[in-house]
Order: sequence, then C-alpha cells, then structure tokens
Amino acid sequence: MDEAAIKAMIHRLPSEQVLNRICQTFGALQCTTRLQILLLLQLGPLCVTDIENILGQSQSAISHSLRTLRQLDLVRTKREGRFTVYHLADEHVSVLVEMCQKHAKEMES
Amino acid sequence: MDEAAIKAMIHRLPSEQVLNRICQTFGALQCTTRLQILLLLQLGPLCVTDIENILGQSQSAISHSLRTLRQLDLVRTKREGRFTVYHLADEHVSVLVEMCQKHAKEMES
DNA sequence: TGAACATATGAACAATAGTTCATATAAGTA
DNA sequence: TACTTATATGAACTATTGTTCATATGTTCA
Repeated sequence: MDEAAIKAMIHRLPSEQVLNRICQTFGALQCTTRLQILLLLQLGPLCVTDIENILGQSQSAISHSLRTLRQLDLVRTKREGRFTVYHLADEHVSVLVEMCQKHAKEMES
Repeated sequence: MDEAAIKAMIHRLPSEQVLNRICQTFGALQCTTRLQILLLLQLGPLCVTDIENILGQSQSAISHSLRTLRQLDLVRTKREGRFTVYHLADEHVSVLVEMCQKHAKEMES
C-alpha cells in the first residue's frame, strides 16, 4: 500500500471529535450496570430507587452510573414530586438499546 | 413499585453471561484506536503494517489493539506470506461497524 | 544460514474508570 | 420547623485499561 493509498484511507475515517463522541458512548455501555440501566429504561421510565432495587446496588453506585449516562445525554430526567424519573434520551439511544436487547436474546439461546 | 414488579423486571434482563459478553464488546469499541481499526477493516482486509501507517501508531500499540479485538472474536486473521491480514470476523460485526459508520457520517454534518 | 522484514507478547508504568463512604441538597410530611 | 425520604456529589481508594519498551517468533530472500 503506497503513501497515496494510505492518505486516502485516513480521509475515510471520521473526525477526531466524532470518533471521541462515539467511543465515549460505547464506553458507557462497557459497564454492565449502565447497560442494564439502559435496558430497563427501554421498558419504560423508572425512578432511581426502583433501579436500585431491581439491580440490587447501592444508592451511590446507581446515582454515579446515572450521572455518567446523563452527561453523555443517553438518559434524561423529569422531576415528579420527590422522585427523579429517568428515561432514554431519544430515538437514537432507543434503537441502540433495542439492538442490544435483540442481540442478547439471540445469544441467550 | 412493589416486590413482585421488581422481580418481574429482574427477569426481563439478560443473563450475567450474555451481559458480560456484550459489555466486553462495547469495551473494545470504547477506544478510538480499536474503533478506527474496525472502521478500516470494514472497507476491506488490511495487514498490520498498513494499519500502523494509516493510524500513525506504533507497531506495539496496534498489535495489542488487534489482540484485544481478536480475543473478542471481532476480527480474524489470515496469513499471506509474511503478512498477517486482518478482517472483520462476521456479519454481526460488520453490521455493528456499519451502524457506527452511518452514525458518524450523520454527526459529521 | 544469516539478514531483514512482519508481527506478537510480557512486563512495567501511566492513565482511566468504578466503588465506597461521608455528606449535601431538595421535596414532601407530620 | 423538624423529620423522613429521594437523590446527587466529592474525595479517597481500588481495579481496570492503555501505552511503551524490550524482546521473541516466524517468514522471506540473498
């Protein structure tokens, strides 16, 4: 492969910015807790305490996980009285999570 | 949400085994080098030296990245003379990478 | 066989990410 | 207003991951 071909390949790759953003998103899904949270939220919105109870993890651990997801705009919140209800951020996220869901189901058998 | 509802939710989640496998895969994509490698290989098979040149990274770094991808069976190899040619492992991987590609393109604008 | 090229690997170190503990904030309720 | 419940956050610690350096392995070619 000559130098011209190499340069051509470089230009076919996404910009650093876009690359980082995508990798950060994957990074968030690399942790089972966070992936589970997204899978749960795909079934419907949940408040923090529910997530804690379902996943059997400490308040702090869940809250930190949620923060990570929030900061990446994978989930969003809505105050409802004294509860903070979490939901998936948008269709893009929903599609991604659904893909995981399907893949998981396939692997399960 | 009562205890029964919580138990019901737990059962809708994938098994730990499947969960781990999926998260490991995402973990591999969390690193820009490895994501770039997959994006490159989606365009066609490449030998290690080409990947090094395109990404401008050290032999060792690329080789370690490739090992990670290989161990997760995201890429496979084929010896061709003194070169080791890498390619995406299967259709599943290809679909996933293509999704990234499309998403990247969308974000680029 | 020896030299050059292509690739892999282990170990050490550096950087990142996850977890826990203590504490803070905020809303509802008595 | 004080108390309880719900959630968030910072700091310290631990674990995981990535990178580099040195070296090993395997292939071709003279």
